[in-house]
Amino acid sequence: MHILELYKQETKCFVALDSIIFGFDGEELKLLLVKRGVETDKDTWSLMGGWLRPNETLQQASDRILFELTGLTDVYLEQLHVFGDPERDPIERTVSIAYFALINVPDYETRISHTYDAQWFSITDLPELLFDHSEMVNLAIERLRYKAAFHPIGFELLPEKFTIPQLQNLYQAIYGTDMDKRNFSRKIMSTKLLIKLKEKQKGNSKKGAYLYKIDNERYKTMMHSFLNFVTNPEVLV
Amino acid sequence: MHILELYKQETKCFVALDSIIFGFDGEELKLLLVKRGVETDKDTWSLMGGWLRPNETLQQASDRILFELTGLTDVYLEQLHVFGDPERDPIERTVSIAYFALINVPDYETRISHTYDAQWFSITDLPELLFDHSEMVNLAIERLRYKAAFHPIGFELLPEKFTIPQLQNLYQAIYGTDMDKRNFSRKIMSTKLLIKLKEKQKGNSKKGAYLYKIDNERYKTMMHSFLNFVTNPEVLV
DNA sequence: TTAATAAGTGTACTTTTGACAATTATTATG
DNA sequence: CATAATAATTGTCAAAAGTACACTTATTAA
Repeated sequence: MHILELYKQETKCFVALDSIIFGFDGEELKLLLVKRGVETDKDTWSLMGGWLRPNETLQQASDRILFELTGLTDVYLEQLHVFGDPERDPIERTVSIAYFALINVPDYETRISHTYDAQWFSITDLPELLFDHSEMVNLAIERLRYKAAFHPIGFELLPEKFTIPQLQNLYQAIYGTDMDKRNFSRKIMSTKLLIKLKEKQKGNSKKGAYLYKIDNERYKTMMHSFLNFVTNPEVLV
Repeated sequence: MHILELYKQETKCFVALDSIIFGFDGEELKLLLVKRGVETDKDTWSLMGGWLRPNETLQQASDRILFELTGLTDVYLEQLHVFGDPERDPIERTVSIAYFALINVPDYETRISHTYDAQWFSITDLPELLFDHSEMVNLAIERLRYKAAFHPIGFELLPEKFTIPQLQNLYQAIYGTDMDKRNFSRKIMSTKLLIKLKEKQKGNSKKGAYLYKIDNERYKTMMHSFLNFVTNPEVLV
C-alpha cells in the first residue's frame, strides 16, 4: 500500500494551544484569564487559547495567540504538557498543548489588550475554569515551583530592576512559604547572578532598598544549570 | 455564528505518538529502535510510533503502541514533549507527542516482539534516525538526566533485585561519568529506599554482591519529592 | 597456599545549610 | 529638633552534607 494511503486511514484531530500566564505584581503570584467569547460556556473564565494553523510551528502558534489576545511579545513561554482526553472538549475532540508564560504585571499592564476581558487573578483565589483548564493550571504551578527551585527562572517575573526583598516576595509567593531573609539573600548572592546598582527604590520603606539587575551573560550560561534557590524543596510535588 | 461552525473553520492535523525507550543491561544505557516498515525511508531506524485513535487518551495510545510493537506492558512511560514543526514529517503535517519509557533489558528481552525488527542501540552509538527522532532522543536523554538527579526514577531501569554496584553503573551510564563508590553508596543508603536481601549475586565478582530491592511504600512517597542523587549536576543541561 | 578480583566500609576536611537578632538609614511625628 | 517607627542590611555558630581518599574482606581459580 502506498504510504499516503496509510496516512489517509488515520483520523485527524483538532489541535489547540492554551497558555497559562503567570504574573507577579510585587505582592502576589497571579494568572491572566479571559472570559470566553463564544456562546457555549459564555462567561466562563478560560486560559488564553487558540488553534494551530497549518504552517506554523507550535512555538510560533503560542506566540501568535498570546500576541493576538494580549498584545504581548518577547515573553518567556515554555511548553508544559499536552492534554488529550477524548472528553476534554465536549464540542469536538481536541488535543491541547499547554504553554506557560512568565511576565511582570506592571511592565506589561498597559500593553494588555482589554478587548477580550483579560483579567488577573490571584493563584490562591481562582474562578472555575473551562474544560480541563484547572488541571493545566495546577500542573503549571507545579512546574513553575519545580523549575524555579533549580533554574534562575524567577527573574522573568520581575521588572528589569528589582530589589532583594521583591525577589524574596516572589519566591515566597511561588512556594507559599516564608523564608529567612538572611539565608535567602546569602543564597541569591552566592549565585553571582545579580549586579548591584547605585540607585535605591524608596516608597516601600523609609530606608529604601538597593536595586539590582541580572548579569545577563551569567544568566544565559546558568539558565540551564542546576542551582538550588529553594532550601526546602519538600514542598514541591 | 454557531460554535460548531467556528470549529469547522479550523484545520485538523494528524497526531502521532513516539516513544523513546531506554533500557539498561547492567553495562550500558540503551535505546530500543525499530526499522521502519513502510516504503518511504524504508530501512531507516525509527522510534516506536503510531497514531492517536479517536477514543483513547494520550497515555492509553502510547501504552497501546508500545504493546503492539514490543509486547511490553506496565512500563514507566512519561510524556516528554510535543514536536510540531510543519516540516517535520515530509508526507503530511503531523504533530507528534513524544513519550519516554524506562525498562530493564534482560527482564523484558524475551517479551519483545521481533516482528518489527526491534533492536537495542547504545546511546553512545546511535544510527541515523527518521524525521526529527534524533532531536527527540536528545531531549529524552536530557530529561532522563534531569529527572534521575532528583527523583528515584533510575530503579525503573533495573531488575527487581539488584546490587549497589549495578545501580552505580546505571547512574554512571546515565551521566557518562565515574563516581566514587564510597560516596555513592552512602548517598543511596541515606535515602533509605533500599532493602538489603539475604542473597548475594555472584558471577560478576568472586566475593559476590548483596542484592537489594526497593522499599515500595517509601518509593511511592518519595517519587515526587526532590532527592539529590547526583552530586555534580553541572553535567546536566 | 597464594594470587586475583570486585565488594564493602571509615575518616578527616571543607562547604553548605539553618537557626537566630542587632544595627542602619530614612521618614514621620510630637 | 529629638524620637519613634519602619523596613533594609548584615554576621555567627552549630549541624549537616559533600568531597577526597585507601584499606580490608570474601571468594574463586591457579
